[in-house]
Amino acid sequence: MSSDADTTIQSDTQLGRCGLDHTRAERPGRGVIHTWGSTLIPTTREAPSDAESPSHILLSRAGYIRKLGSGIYDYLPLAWRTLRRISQIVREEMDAAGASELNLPVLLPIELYAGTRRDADYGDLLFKVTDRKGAVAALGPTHEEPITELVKGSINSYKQLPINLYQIQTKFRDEARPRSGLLRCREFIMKDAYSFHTALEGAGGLNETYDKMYAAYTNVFRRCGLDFTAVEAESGPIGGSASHEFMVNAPSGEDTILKCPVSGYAANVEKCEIGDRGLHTLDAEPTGELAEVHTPNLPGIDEVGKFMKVKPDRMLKTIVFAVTRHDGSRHWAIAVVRGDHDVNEGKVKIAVREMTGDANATVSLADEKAARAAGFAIGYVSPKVINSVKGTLLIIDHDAAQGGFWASGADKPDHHVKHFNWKREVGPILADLRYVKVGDARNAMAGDPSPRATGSRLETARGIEVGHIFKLGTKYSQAMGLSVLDAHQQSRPVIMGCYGIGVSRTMAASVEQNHDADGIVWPPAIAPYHVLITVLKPDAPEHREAARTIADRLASSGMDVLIDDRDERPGVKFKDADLIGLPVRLTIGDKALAEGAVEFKARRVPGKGEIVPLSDTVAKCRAAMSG
RNA sequence: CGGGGUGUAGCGCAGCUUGGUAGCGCGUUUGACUGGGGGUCAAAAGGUCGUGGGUUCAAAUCCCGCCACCCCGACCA
Repeated sequence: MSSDADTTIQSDTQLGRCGLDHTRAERPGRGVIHTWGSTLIPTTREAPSDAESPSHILLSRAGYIRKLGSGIYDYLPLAWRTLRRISQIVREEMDAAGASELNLPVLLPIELYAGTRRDADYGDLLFKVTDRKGAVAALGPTHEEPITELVKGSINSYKQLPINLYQIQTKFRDEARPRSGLLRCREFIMKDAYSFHTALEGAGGLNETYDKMYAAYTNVFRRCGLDFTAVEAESGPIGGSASHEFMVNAPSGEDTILKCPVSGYAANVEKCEIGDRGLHTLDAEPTGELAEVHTPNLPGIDEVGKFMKVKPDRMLKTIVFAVTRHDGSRHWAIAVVRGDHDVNEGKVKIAVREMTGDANATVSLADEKAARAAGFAIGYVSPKVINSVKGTLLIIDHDAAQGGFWASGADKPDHHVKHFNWKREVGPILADLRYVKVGDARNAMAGDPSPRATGSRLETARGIEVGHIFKLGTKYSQAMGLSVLDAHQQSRPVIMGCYGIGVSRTMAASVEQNHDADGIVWPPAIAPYHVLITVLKPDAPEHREAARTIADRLASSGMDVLIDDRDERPGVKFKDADLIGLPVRLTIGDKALAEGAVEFKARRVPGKGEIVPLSDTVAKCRAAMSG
């Protein structure tokens, strides 16, 4: 099949900087017809040795991506077509939700970050370049600063709000450890949107746009054909007050999410609340004499437990945090959880803020040296230390605020104690609500009581984060001086939201979720082509002609077609067909052709294909696209 | 950033211990046979052995520095 077989002229122009924008000069509703021989699909039998995750292996083997450096990948023609499809779906849903597309620079002068201090918050994660004059610029990881700067200079009145602006472009993050191919890259494609409001509630408020974005994201991932879960999330270092993550469900996912099967509540580990765990029994009687045990050179709670013959769920884990109040004053807080549980820093922060009444208090894991100097035997701390280090707050997780046998640190190096008793060891301060609080201080786990349905238990699942929406509040507008006059001529800081979708990650996540032993299985909506026509004898005129005729009909019907016109053995073509994963394969061979038919095979259906008359193939293919 | 590991042909690997003409499989090219699930035979092209230095008559191999990449952990809008 020669290249003049392409009857459709395709003019895809990459506009803008690293943007994905493109225009298609093809007839509306008509698909394209490309031939394998005239594009670049370098499939391989073996994957590069550094590829481990399914998406990395399959996208590499199937000729979609190629690694150029650590966390940097070429997008070959098939990948680019899929990325364009995902982008187009994103674009349509964003536009439908009232957002406007623009394109901001990737190269951002570091001075932009001066007000928000995010260069420090981001730290080494921010890619930096130095120009010939020695000026430093960041390669944009997200665009809160430049978009705020833009809006600040162009919007002055509440009448111009709300507005929601988005872009689709290449982003940069200097990841400490890029991994899993496209799932964690240093250079990746992302859609980021930012909305601006004068109010939280009501028409035109942030909440309204946030809900629209939630709906738009749901549409995007549903249209992409992905099985996903929207979970409640912590907003992280980006700041803000509320957020949801959209997770593609896949067992190979890096993130753990928790779901309540009864109420539908879903959240990530950092955020997930835990239901009622019953009354605490801090005043229970001792189980025995306090006994000190010498426990040298035991690095973790598991090792200590083994050595003392105590199970982790009977040990108290005490973690020291440094607290800085809004007025700059500093003190300590310790969080106590059961040995088999993990402390949740976000929950500790919430508890500290409640106890101090300081909504701006910051809480971070204590610096070891400073904590030791203050009197904490790091690694061997017990709750009773609050009596010796004055002013220390004590947050006890519900599951640790119980009577019975406990082992704990002994507040001196290399020693633990058995028969720790809350009332006896900590004393009267336990009842002082200014210093002691019993609450939720740990990560949720499978089997924990649901916070939304009595009697229901949380379940865990793995996911890949592909979308994240935040309520930012006024963090950036205040830091950068973005305000507008309201109807009463009062200057008001603008309230912001931001909304991201990892476009290249979505492609990889789809492969993680949709593949089998033979290769990729694309959802039709984001497959690079809809139909692969495998021509068994490309030299035979009648085979070529049949392929051409069917391809034309499919294209007229709006489907994109790839014709495998290579002079390869059938086995090679079938293997490659499975590998690249197009939803439908039509095989042109002698047997079927003699009956005026072709062989139809849906990629997702195992087994042999079926013989379909030429006249029915278009309808058959169309049906497969919606399945 | 801590720990471990790897750099030899487009891809996957051997050779290094014990220094002496750089090899294998896949892929690629040519020809013949073949033709419905990665074919057979024959011939061929393709590598400054990551890089800089050192030891040596001689270094892919031994020594030192550097760089790149991977894995585990820390970290992760």
